[in-house]
Amino acid sequence: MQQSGQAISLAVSTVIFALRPLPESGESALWIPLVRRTREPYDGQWALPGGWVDNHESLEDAAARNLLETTALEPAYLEQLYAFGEVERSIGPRAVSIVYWALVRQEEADRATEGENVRWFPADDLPELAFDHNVIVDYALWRLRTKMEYSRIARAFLGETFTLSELRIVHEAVLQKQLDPANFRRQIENSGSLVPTDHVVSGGRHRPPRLYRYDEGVELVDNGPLGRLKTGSTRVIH
Amino acid sequence: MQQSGQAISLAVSTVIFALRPLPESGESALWIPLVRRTREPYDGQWALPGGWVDNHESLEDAAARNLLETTALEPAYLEQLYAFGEVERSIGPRAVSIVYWALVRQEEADRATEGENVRWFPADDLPELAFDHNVIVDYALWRLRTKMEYSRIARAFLGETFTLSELRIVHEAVLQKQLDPANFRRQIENSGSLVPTDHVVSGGRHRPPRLYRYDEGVELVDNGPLGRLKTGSTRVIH
DNA sequence: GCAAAAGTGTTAGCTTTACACCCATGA
DNA sequence: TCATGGGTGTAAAGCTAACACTTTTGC
Repeated sequence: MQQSGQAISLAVSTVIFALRPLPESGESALWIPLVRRTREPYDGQWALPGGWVDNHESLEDAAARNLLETTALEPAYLEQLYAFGEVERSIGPRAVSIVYWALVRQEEADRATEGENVRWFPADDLPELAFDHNVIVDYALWRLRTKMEYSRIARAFLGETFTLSELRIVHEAVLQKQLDPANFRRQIENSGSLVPTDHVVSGGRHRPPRLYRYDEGVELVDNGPLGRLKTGSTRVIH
Repeated sequence: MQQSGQAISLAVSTVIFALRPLPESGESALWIPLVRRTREPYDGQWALPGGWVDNHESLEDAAARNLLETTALEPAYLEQLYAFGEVERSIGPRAVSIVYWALVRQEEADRATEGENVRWFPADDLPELAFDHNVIVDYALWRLRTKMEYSRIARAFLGETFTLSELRIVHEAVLQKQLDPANFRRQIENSGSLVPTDHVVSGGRHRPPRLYRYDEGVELVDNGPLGRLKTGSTRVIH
Protein backbone atom coordinates (compact mmCIF):
# COMPACT_ATOMS: atom_id res chain seq x y z
CA MET A 1 0.00 0.00 0.00
CA GLN A 2 1.93 3.00 -1.15
CA GLN A 3 1.18 6.48 -2.35
CA SER A 4 1.06 6.73 -6.13
CA GLY A 5 1.97 9.98 -7.87
CA GLN A 6 -1.42 11.64 -7.67
CA ALA A 7 -2.53 15.24 -7.74
CA ILE A 8 -6.13 15.28 -6.56
CA SER A 9 -7.20 18.63 -5.16
CA LEU A 10 -9.16 18.53 -1.95
CA ALA A 11 -11.85 21.14 -1.49
CA VAL A 12 -14.62 21.85 1.01
CA SER A 13 -17.99 23.44 0.29
CA THR A 14 -20.87 24.18 2.62
CA VAL A 15 -24.61 24.38 2.23
CA ILE A 16 -25.60 27.08 4.72
CA PHE A 17 -29.20 27.31 5.90
CA ALA A 18 -30.90 30.18 7.66
CA LEU A 19 -34.55 30.99 8.28
CA ARG A 20 -35.78 34.26 6.82
CA PRO A 21 -39.22 35.50 5.80
CA LEU A 22 -40.25 35.09 2.17
CA PRO A 23 -40.80 38.46 0.43
CA GLU A 24 -44.24 37.49 -0.90
CA SER A 25 -46.01 35.73 1.96
CA GLY A 26 -43.84 36.90 4.84
CA GLU A 27 -43.67 33.29 6.03
CA SER A 28 -40.45 31.93 7.46
CA ALA A 29 -38.56 29.67 5.05
CA LEU A 30 -35.12 28.22 4.40
CA TRP A 31 -32.61 30.41 2.58
CA ILE A 32 -29.04 29.70 1.54
CA PRO A 33 -26.24 32.13 0.65
CA LEU A 34 -24.45 31.58 -2.67
CA VAL A 35 -21.32 33.15 -4.10
CA ARG A 36 -20.83 34.18 -7.71
CA ARG A 37 -17.93 32.55 -9.51
CA THR A 38 -15.39 34.99 -10.89
CA ARG A 39 -13.43 32.60 -13.10
CA GLU A 40 -13.82 29.62 -15.37
CA PRO A 41 -15.32 27.09 -15.22
CA TYR A 42 -18.86 28.36 -14.67
CA ASP A 43 -17.68 32.00 -14.60
CA GLY A 44 -20.53 34.25 -13.44
CA GLN A 45 -22.76 31.44 -12.14
CA TRP A 46 -23.83 31.03 -8.53
CA ALA A 47 -22.14 28.33 -6.45
CA LEU A 48 -21.80 27.05 -2.91
CA PRO A 49 -19.19 28.86 -0.82
CA GLY A 50 -16.03 26.80 -0.53
CA GLY A 51 -12.30 26.60 -1.00
CA TRP A 52 -9.27 24.40 -0.63
CA VAL A 53 -8.26 22.44 2.43
CA ASP A 54 -4.99 23.57 3.97
CA ASN A 55 -2.45 21.07 5.15
CA HIS A 56 -2.62 21.99 8.82
CA GLU A 57 -6.40 22.09 9.35
CA SER A 58 -9.07 19.42 9.69
CA LEU A 59 -11.85 19.14 7.11
CA GLU A 60 -14.29 20.69 9.53
CA ASP A 61 -11.94 23.56 10.37
CA ALA A 62 -11.48 24.15 6.66
CA ALA A 63 -15.25 24.32 6.21
CA ALA A 64 -15.65 26.77 9.08
CA ARG A 65 -12.77 28.93 7.85
CA ASN A 66 -14.14 29.09 4.30
CA LEU A 67 -17.56 29.98 5.62
CA LEU A 68 -16.12 32.91 7.50
CA GLU A 69 -13.92 34.06 4.62
CA THR A 70 -16.55 33.92 1.91
CA THR A 71 -19.73 34.90 3.74
CA ALA A 72 -18.54 36.23 7.16
CA LEU A 73 -20.86 33.73 8.84
CA GLU A 74 -20.27 31.66 11.98
CA PRO A 75 -22.61 28.68 12.06
CA ALA A 76 -24.45 27.39 15.13
CA TYR A 77 -24.29 23.88 13.70
CA LEU A 78 -21.91 22.26 11.24
CA GLU A 79 -22.02 18.67 10.02
CA GLN A 80 -20.41 16.72 7.21
CA LEU A 81 -22.80 15.90 4.37
CA TYR A 82 -20.96 13.81 1.79
CA ALA A 83 -17.71 13.49 -0.13
CA PHE A 84 -18.23 14.03 -3.85
CA GLY A 85 -15.56 12.43 -5.96
CA GLU A 86 -16.86 11.54 -9.40
CA VAL A 87 -14.11 11.96 -11.98
CA GLU A 88 -16.20 13.98 -14.40
CA ARG A 89 -17.93 16.26 -11.90
CA SER A 90 -15.63 19.17 -12.66
CA ILE A 91 -14.13 20.46 -15.85
CA GLY A 92 -10.39 20.78 -15.47
CA PRO A 93 -8.09 19.10 -12.95
CA ARG A 94 -9.48 16.36 -10.72
CA ALA A 95 -11.08 17.70 -7.54
CA VAL A 96 -12.75 15.95 -4.64
CA SER A 97 -15.12 18.02 -2.50
CA ILE A 98 -16.02 17.31 1.09
CA VAL A 99 -19.36 19.04 1.52
CA TYR A 100 -20.69 20.24 4.87
CA TRP A 101 -24.04 21.68 5.83
CA ALA A 102 -24.52 24.39 8.38
CA LEU A 103 -27.27 26.17 10.27
CA VAL A 104 -27.02 29.83 11.28
CA ARG A 105 -29.31 31.90 13.49
CA GLN A 106 -31.27 34.73 11.96
CA GLU A 107 -29.30 37.51 13.70
CA GLU A 108 -26.11 35.95 12.35
CA ALA A 109 -27.61 35.59 8.88
CA ASP A 110 -28.54 39.28 8.82
CA ARG A 111 -24.92 40.22 9.53
CA ALA A 112 -23.84 38.48 6.31
CA THR A 113 -22.37 40.86 3.80
CA GLU A 114 -24.68 40.67 0.83
CA GLY A 115 -23.28 42.22 -2.30
CA GLU A 116 -22.58 41.73 -5.96
CA ASN A 117 -20.95 38.37 -5.35
CA VAL A 118 -22.80 37.04 -2.30
CA ARG A 119 -26.57 36.73 -2.22
CA TRP A 120 -29.26 34.80 -0.32
CA PHE A 121 -31.72 32.58 -2.22
CA PRO A 122 -34.80 30.64 -1.07
CA ALA A 123 -33.55 27.04 -0.75
CA ASP A 124 -36.50 25.62 -2.68
CA ASP A 125 -36.21 28.06 -5.57
CA LEU A 126 -32.61 28.20 -6.72
CA PRO A 127 -31.14 29.22 -10.07
CA GLU A 128 -29.01 26.77 -12.02
CA LEU A 129 -25.81 26.45 -10.04
CA ALA A 130 -22.21 25.70 -11.01
CA PHE A 131 -20.87 22.13 -10.99
CA ASP A 132 -23.21 19.55 -9.37
CA HIS A 133 -24.26 22.02 -6.71
CA ASN A 134 -28.02 21.73 -7.32
CA VAL A 135 -27.84 18.01 -6.55
CA ILE A 136 -25.80 18.74 -3.43
CA VAL A 137 -28.28 21.33 -2.13
CA ASP A 138 -31.18 18.93 -2.71
CA TYR A 139 -29.41 16.27 -0.69
CA ALA A 140 -28.59 18.71 2.11
CA LEU A 141 -32.23 19.80 2.21
CA TRP A 142 -33.33 16.19 2.46
CA ARG A 143 -30.88 15.56 5.32
CA LEU A 144 -31.96 18.67 7.21
CA ARG A 145 -35.65 17.82 6.90
CA THR A 146 -35.14 14.17 7.86
CA LYS A 147 -32.98 15.06 10.83
CA MET A 148 -35.39 17.73 12.04
CA GLU A 149 -37.92 15.00 12.79
CA TYR A 150 -35.80 12.92 15.15
CA SER A 151 -33.06 15.15 16.54
CA ARG A 152 -32.70 18.47 18.26
CA ILE A 153 -31.08 20.54 15.52
CA ALA A 154 -33.91 23.11 15.64
CA ARG A 155 -32.02 24.68 18.55
CA ALA A 156 -29.42 25.98 16.09
CA PHE A 157 -32.05 28.39 14.78
CA LEU A 158 -33.09 29.60 18.22
CA GLY A 159 -31.66 31.57 21.13
CA GLU A 160 -30.92 30.27 24.61
CA THR A 161 -34.59 30.33 25.62
CA PHE A 162 -37.67 30.25 23.41
CA THR A 163 -41.40 29.60 23.49
CA LEU A 164 -43.00 26.44 22.14
CA SER A 165 -44.55 28.58 19.41
CA GLU A 166 -41.15 29.76 18.27
CA LEU A 167 -39.88 26.17 18.22
CA ARG A 168 -42.94 25.02 16.33
CA ILE A 169 -42.54 27.75 13.73
CA VAL A 170 -38.97 26.57 13.11
CA HIS A 171 -40.24 23.05 12.53
CA GLU A 172 -43.02 24.29 10.27
CA ALA A 173 -40.66 26.40 8.19
CA VAL A 174 -38.20 23.55 7.70
CA LEU A 175 -40.76 20.82 7.10
CA GLN A 176 -43.03 23.07 5.03
CA LYS A 177 -46.20 22.02 6.76
CA GLN A 178 -48.47 23.27 9.52
CA LEU A 179 -48.25 21.45 12.85
CA ASP A 180 -51.01 21.16 15.43
CA PRO A 181 -49.88 23.27 18.41
CA ALA A 182 -51.48 20.94 20.95
CA ASN A 183 -49.94 17.78 19.55
CA PHE A 184 -46.59 19.47 18.96
CA ARG A 185 -46.49 20.51 22.61
CA ARG A 186 -47.13 16.98 23.85
CA GLN A 187 -44.65 15.44 21.46
CA ILE A 188 -41.88 17.80 22.61
CA GLU A 189 -42.79 17.41 26.27
CA ASN A 190 -42.71 13.62 25.99
CA SER A 191 -39.31 13.69 24.32
CA GLY A 192 -37.92 15.13 27.53
CA SER A 193 -35.38 17.31 25.78
CA LEU A 194 -36.77 20.64 26.99
CA VAL A 195 -36.99 22.07 30.48
CA PRO A 196 -39.35 24.94 31.36
CA THR A 197 -37.83 28.11 32.78
CA ASP A 198 -39.47 30.36 35.37
CA HIS A 199 -40.02 33.09 32.80
CA VAL A 200 -42.85 33.95 30.48
CA VAL A 201 -43.06 36.44 27.63
CA SER A 202 -45.54 39.24 28.29
CA GLY A 203 -46.59 41.91 25.85
CA GLY A 204 -48.57 39.84 23.36
CA ARG A 205 -52.33 40.28 23.14
CA HIS A 206 -52.83 36.82 24.62
CA ARG A 207 -51.83 34.61 27.49
CA PRO A 208 -48.06 34.95 28.07
CA PRO A 209 -46.24 31.84 26.84
CA ARG A 210 -43.63 30.12 28.97
CA LEU A 211 -39.97 30.14 27.96
CA TYR A 212 -38.11 26.84 27.62
CA ARG A 213 -34.49 25.84 27.24
CA TYR A 214 -32.88 22.64 25.98
CA ASP A 215 -31.89 20.11 28.62
CA GLU A 216 -28.12 19.92 28.23
CA GLY A 217 -28.08 16.50 29.85
CA VAL A 218 -29.87 14.91 26.92
CA GLU A 219 -27.56 13.98 24.08
CA LEU A 220 -28.16 14.47 20.40
CA VAL A 221 -29.16 11.36 18.50
CA ASP A 222 -26.62 11.26 15.70
CA ASN A 223 -23.81 13.71 15.71
CA GLY A 224 -21.29 11.82 13.66
CA PRO A 225 -18.62 9.20 14.21
CA LEU A 226 -16.50 11.35 16.49
CA GLY A 227 -19.37 13.17 18.16
CA ARG A 228 -21.00 9.94 19.15
CA LEU A 229 -17.93 9.11 21.19
CA LYS A 230 -17.91 12.61 22.63
CA THR A 231 -14.76 13.82 20.89
CA GLY A 232 -16.65 16.56 19.13
CA SER A 233 -17.25 15.88 15.48
CA THR A 234 -20.25 18.01 14.70
CA ARG A 235 -19.74 21.54 15.80
CA VAL A 236 -22.45 22.88 18.05
CA ILE A 237 -22.00 26.40 19.28
CA HIS A 238 -24.25 27.22 22.19
CA MET B 1 -10.33 30.74 -4.52
CA GLN B 2 -7.16 29.15 -5.77
CA GLN B 3 -5.30 25.94 -5.12
CA SER B 4 -2.57 26.39 -2.52
CA GLY B 5 0.53 24.20 -2.65
CA GLN B 6 -0.84 21.27 -0.72
CA ALA B 7 0.11 17.62 -0.55
CA ILE B 8 -2.77 15.88 1.17
CA SER B 9 -2.99 12.18 0.33
CA LEU B 10 -6.41 10.83 -0.45
CA ALA B 11 -7.16 7.29 0.66
CA VAL B 12 -10.19 5.01 0.79
CA SER B 13 -10.90 2.32 3.37
CA THR B 14 -13.86 0.00 3.71
CA VAL B 15 -15.61 -1.66 6.60
CA ILE B 16 -16.80 -4.95 5.11
CA PHE B 17 -19.56 -6.89 6.82
CA ALA B 18 -20.55 -10.50 6.32
CA LEU B 19 -22.72 -12.85 8.36
CA ARG B 20 -20.99 -15.97 9.65
CA PRO B 21 -21.70 -18.30 12.56
CA LEU B 22 -19.88 -17.64 15.82
CA PRO B 23 -17.55 -20.51 16.80
CA GLU B 24 -18.98 -20.82 20.34
CA SER B 25 -22.73 -20.57 19.95
CA GLY B 26 -23.04 -21.26 16.24
CA GLU B 27 -25.32 -18.24 15.98
CA SER B 28 -25.06 -15.97 12.95
CA ALA B 29 -23.27 -12.71 13.64
CA LEU B 30 -21.46 -9.86 11.89
CA TRP B 31 -17.83 -10.39 10.93
CA ILE B 32 -15.38 -8.07 9.23
CA PRO B 33 -12.14 -8.87 7.42
CA LEU B 34 -9.01 -6.99 8.48
CA VAL B 35 -5.57 -6.79 6.94
CA ARG B 36 -2.30 -6.78 8.85
CA ARG B 37 -0.08 -3.78 8.30
CA THR B 38 3.37 -4.62 7.00
CA ARG B 39 5.03 -1.25 7.56
CA GLU B 40 5.14 1.70 9.92
CA PRO B 41 3.12 3.28 11.33
CA TYR B 42 1.27 0.58 13.24
CA ASP B 43 3.40 -2.18 11.68
CA GLY B 44 1.94 -5.59 12.51
CA GLN B 45 -1.43 -4.29 13.73
CA TRP B 46 -4.75 -5.09 12.11
CA ALA B 47 -6.42 -2.40 10.00
CA LEU B 48 -9.27 -1.82 7.58
CA PRO B 49 -8.50 -2.74 3.99
CA GLY B 50 -7.79 0.34 1.92
CA GLY B 51 -5.44 2.17 -0.38
CA TRP B 52 -4.91 5.33 -2.36
CA VAL B 53 -7.34 6.88 -4.79
CA ASP B 54 -6.13 6.97 -8.38
CA ASN B 55 -6.56 10.04 -10.51
CA HIS B 56 -8.86 8.43 -13.03
CA GLU B 57 -11.34 6.66 -10.73
CA SER B 58 -14.23 7.83 -8.57
CA LEU B 59 -14.09 7.41 -4.81
CA GLU B 60 -16.54 4.53 -5.01
CA ASP B 61 -14.60 2.82 -7.78
CA ALA B 62 -11.45 3.20 -5.69
CA ALA B 63 -13.18 1.56 -2.74
CA ALA B 64 -14.40 -1.33 -4.88
CA ARG B 65 -10.98 -1.82 -6.47
CA ASN B 66 -9.19 -1.83 -3.12
CA LEU B 67 -11.68 -4.31 -1.76
CA LEU B 68 -10.96 -6.67 -4.59
CA GLU B 69 -7.19 -6.22 -4.42
CA THR B 70 -6.80 -6.66 -0.68
CA THR B 71 -9.48 -9.23 0.14
CA ALA B 72 -10.65 -10.58 -3.25
CA LEU B 73 -14.23 -9.67 -2.28
CA GLU B 74 -16.99 -8.21 -4.43
CA PRO B 75 -19.64 -6.57 -2.29
CA ALA B 76 -23.39 -6.80 -2.81
CA TYR B 77 -23.78 -3.34 -1.31
CA LEU B 78 -21.38 -0.40 -1.04
CA GLU B 79 -22.09 2.98 0.53
CA GLN B 80 -20.03 5.91 1.64
CA LEU B 81 -19.71 6.20 5.41
CA TYR B 82 -17.69 9.32 6.24
CA ALA B 83 -14.64 11.35 5.30
CA PHE B 84 -12.09 11.37 8.10
CA GLY B 85 -9.75 14.30 7.96
CA GLU B 86 -8.44 15.21 11.39
CA VAL B 87 -4.87 16.50 11.14
CA GLU B 88 -3.47 14.29 13.88
CA ARG B 89 -5.29 11.07 12.97
CA SER B 90 -2.23 9.60 11.28
CA ILE B 91 1.42 9.69 12.20
CA GLY B 92 3.43 10.93 9.23
CA PRO B 93 2.25 12.88 6.20
CA ARG B 94 -1.28 14.27 6.15
CA ALA B 95 -3.89 11.83 4.88
CA VAL B 96 -7.63 12.10 4.42
CA SER B 97 -9.61 8.88 4.23
CA ILE B 98 -12.96 8.44 2.57
CA VAL B 99 -14.42 5.42 4.32
CA TYR B 100 -17.03 3.14 2.77
CA TRP B 101 -19.00 0.28 4.25
CA ALA B 102 -19.92 -2.84 2.35
CA LEU B 103 -22.04 -5.94 2.71
CA VAL B 104 -21.06 -9.29 1.19
CA ARG B 105 -23.04 -12.50 0.94
CA GLN B 106 -21.88 -15.52 2.86
CA GLU B 107 -20.81 -17.50 -0.25
CA GLU B 108 -18.74 -14.53 -1.31
CA ALA B 109 -17.26 -14.15 2.17
CA ASP B 110 -16.19 -17.79 2.19
CA ARG B 111 -14.25 -17.25 -1.03
CA ALA B 112 -12.11 -14.61 0.69
CA THR B 113 -8.49 -15.60 0.91
CA GLU B 114 -7.78 -15.83 4.61
CA GLY B 115 -4.10 -16.00 5.47
CA GLU B 116 -1.33 -14.56 7.55
CA ASN B 117 -2.27 -11.01 6.58
CA VAL B 118 -6.05 -11.21 6.09
CA ARG B 119 -8.37 -12.54 8.78
CA TRP B 120 -12.05 -12.32 9.73
CA PHE B 121 -13.02 -11.00 13.18
CA PRO B 122 -16.39 -10.77 14.94
CA ALA B 123 -17.44 -7.13 14.49
CA ASP B 124 -18.34 -6.72 18.15
CA ASP B 125 -15.11 -8.19 19.46
CA LEU B 126 -12.18 -6.60 17.66
CA PRO B 127 -8.56 -6.22 18.70
CA GLU B 128 -7.01 -2.78 18.96
CA LEU B 129 -6.74 -1.56 15.39
CA ALA B 130 -4.34 0.80 13.62
CA PHE B 131 -5.11 4.53 13.31
CA ASP B 132 -8.65 5.52 14.35
CA HIS B 133 -10.10 2.37 12.83
CA ASN B 134 -11.91 1.17 15.97
CA VAL B 135 -13.94 4.39 16.00
CA ILE B 136 -14.67 3.96 12.32
CA VAL B 137 -15.91 0.39 12.71
CA ASP B 138 -18.15 1.43 15.61
CA TYR B 139 -19.69 4.12 13.46
CA ALA B 140 -20.19 1.75 10.53
CA LEU B 141 -21.87 -0.75 12.87
CA TRP B 142 -24.19 1.94 14.13
CA ARG B 143 -25.09 2.95 10.57
CA LEU B 144 -25.72 -0.64 9.47
CA ARG B 145 -27.95 -1.34 12.47
CA THR B 146 -29.87 1.90 12.11
CA LYS B 147 -30.39 1.42 8.40
CA MET B 148 -31.48 -2.20 8.81
CA GLU B 149 -34.62 -0.96 10.57
CA TYR B 150 -35.96 1.29 7.85
CA SER B 151 -34.42 0.18 4.56
CA ARG B 152 -34.03 -2.96 2.53
CA ILE B 153 -30.30 -3.58 2.89
CA ALA B 154 -30.89 -7.05 4.34
CA ARG B 155 -31.23 -8.24 0.75
CA ALA B 156 -27.47 -7.82 0.34
CA PHE B 157 -26.99 -10.79 2.66
CA LEU B 158 -29.50 -13.00 0.83
CA GLY B 159 -29.91 -14.73 -2.50
CA GLU B 160 -32.50 -13.96 -5.16
CA THR B 161 -35.25 -15.75 -3.24
CA PHE B 162 -35.48 -16.53 0.45
CA THR B 163 -37.91 -17.53 3.17
CA LEU B 164 -39.21 -15.12 5.78
CA SER B 165 -37.25 -17.12 8.35
CA GLU B 166 -34.03 -16.49 6.51
CA LEU B 167 -34.79 -12.79 6.29
CA ARG B 168 -35.69 -12.66 9.96
CA ILE B 169 -32.46 -14.39 10.94
CA VAL B 170 -30.50 -11.74 9.03
CA HIS B 171 -32.31 -9.02 10.96
CA GLU B 172 -31.76 -10.82 14.25
CA ALA B 173 -28.06 -11.30 13.62
CA VAL B 174 -27.51 -7.66 12.70
CA LEU B 175 -29.71 -6.16 15.42
CA GLN B 176 -28.60 -8.69 18.04
CA LYS B 177 -32.06 -9.40 19.31
CA GLN B 178 -34.77 -12.00 18.82
CA LEU B 179 -37.76 -10.96 16.73
CA ASP B 180 -41.26 -12.40 16.99
CA PRO B 181 -41.81 -14.43 13.79
CA ALA B 182 -45.52 -13.56 13.61
CA ASN B 183 -45.01 -9.82 14.00
CA PHE B 184 -41.97 -9.80 11.74
CA ARG B 185 -44.03 -11.41 8.98
CA ARG B 186 -46.80 -8.82 9.23
CA GLN B 187 -44.37 -5.92 9.38
CA ILE B 188 -42.60 -7.09 6.22
CA GLU B 189 -45.88 -7.87 4.43
CA ASN B 190 -47.27 -4.42 5.24
CA SER B 191 -44.12 -2.72 3.96
CA GLY B 192 -44.98 -4.07 0.52
CA SER B 193 -41.37 -4.58 -0.46
CA LEU B 194 -41.60 -8.37 -0.87
CA VAL B 195 -43.57 -10.42 -3.37
CA PRO B 196 -44.30 -14.12 -2.79
CA THR B 197 -43.07 -16.59 -5.41
CA ASP B 198 -44.86 -19.80 -6.43
CA HIS B 199 -42.20 -21.92 -4.76
CA VAL B 200 -41.78 -23.39 -1.33
CA VAL B 201 -38.83 -25.11 0.31
CA SER B 202 -39.49 -28.76 1.10
CA GLY B 203 -37.22 -31.06 3.03
CA GLY B 204 -37.49 -29.57 6.49
CA ARG B 205 -39.26 -31.46 9.27
CA HIS B 206 -42.08 -28.95 9.20
CA ARG B 207 -44.51 -27.15 6.93
CA PRO B 208 -42.63 -26.00 3.81
CA PRO B 209 -42.05 -22.23 3.92
CA ARG B 210 -42.82 -20.05 0.92
CA LEU B 211 -40.03 -18.31 -0.99
CA TYR B 212 -40.15 -14.52 -1.47
CA ARG B 213 -38.28 -12.05 -3.61
CA TYR B 214 -37.83 -8.28 -3.34
CA ASP B 215 -40.22 -6.17 -5.37
CA GLU B 216 -37.91 -4.35 -7.78
CA GLY B 217 -40.49 -1.62 -8.28
CA VAL B 218 -40.13 -0.38 -4.73
CA GLU B 219 -37.25 2.02 -4.25
CA LEU B 220 -34.74 2.09 -1.44
CA VAL B 221 -35.29 4.79 1.14
CA ASP B 222 -31.94 6.51 1.26
CA ASN B 223 -29.29 5.56 -1.20
CA GLY B 224 -27.23 8.68 -1.21
CA PRO B 225 -27.19 12.03 -2.96
CA LEU B 226 -26.69 10.61 -6.44
CA GLY B 227 -28.75 7.48 -5.90
CA ARG B 228 -31.75 9.49 -4.82
CA LEU B 229 -31.77 11.12 -8.19
CA LYS B 230 -31.30 7.75 -9.92
CA THR B 231 -27.76 8.30 -11.12
CA GLY B 232 -26.44 5.41 -9.09
CA SER B 233 -24.51 6.43 -6.02
CA THR B 234 -24.77 3.41 -3.79
CA ARG B 235 -23.74 0.28 -5.58
CA VAL B 236 -26.29 -2.52 -5.41
CA ILE B 237 -25.38 -5.71 -7.20
CA HIS B 238 -28.39 -7.94 -7.75
C1' DG C 1 -66.28 41.99 26.38
C1' DC C 2 -63.51 40.40 22.45
C1' DA C 3 -59.68 38.62 19.83
C1' DA C 4 -55.78 35.82 19.93
C1' DA C 5 -52.69 32.63 21.20
C1' DA C 6 -51.52 29.44 25.39
C1' DG C 7 -52.48 25.40 27.14
C1' DT C 8 -55.60 21.03 28.44
C1' DG C 9 -58.86 17.20 27.39
C1' DT C 10 -60.88 13.68 24.61
C1' DT C 11 -61.66 10.36 21.18
C1' DA C 12 -61.05 7.53 16.88
C1' DG C 13 -57.84 5.10 14.39
C1' DC C 14 -53.59 3.11 13.74
C1' DT C 15 -49.33 0.57 15.12
C1' DT C 16 -46.75 -2.34 18.29
C1' DT C 17 -46.22 -6.24 21.23
C1' DA C 18 -47.18 -10.42 23.33
C1' DC C 19 -48.83 -14.73 22.94
C1' DA C 20 -52.41 -18.40 21.86
C1' DC C 21 -53.36 -21.56 18.48
C1' DC C 22 -53.87 -24.19 14.16
C1' DC C 23 -51.25 -26.16 9.86
C1' DA C 24 -48.21 -29.14 7.14
C1' DT C 25 -44.42 -31.81 6.90
C1' DG C 26 -40.55 -35.58 7.94
C1' DA C 27 -39.25 -39.04 10.74
C1' DT D 1 -48.10 -39.47 16.53
C1' DC D 2 -44.87 -36.27 17.68
C1' DA D 3 -41.62 -32.55 17.14
C1' DT D 4 -40.72 -28.49 14.47
C1' DG D 5 -41.10 -24.45 12.44
C1' DG D 6 -44.84 -22.03 9.16
C1' DG D 7 -48.50 -19.26 9.35
C1' DT D 8 -53.04 -16.90 11.34
C1' DG D 9 -55.85 -14.68 15.07
C1' DT D 10 -56.53 -11.59 18.75
C1' DA D 11 -56.43 -8.38 22.35
C1' DA D 12 -53.97 -4.95 25.37
C1' DA D 13 -51.13 -1.01 25.27
C1' DG D 14 -49.22 2.87 23.15
C1' DC D 15 -48.97 6.43 19.79
C1' DT D 16 -50.95 9.84 16.28
C1' DA D 17 -54.16 13.14 14.52
C1' DA D 18 -58.04 15.89 14.72
C1' DC D 19 -60.47 19.02 17.14
C1' DA D 20 -63.34 20.84 21.17
C1' DC D 21 -62.67 23.53 24.95
C1' DT D 22 -60.75 26.39 28.83
C1' DT D 23 -57.20 30.04 30.25
C1' DT D 24 -54.94 34.43 30.28
C1' DT D 25 -53.49 38.30 28.42
C1' DG D 26 -53.96 43.37 25.68
C1' DC D 27 -56.99 46.49 24.00
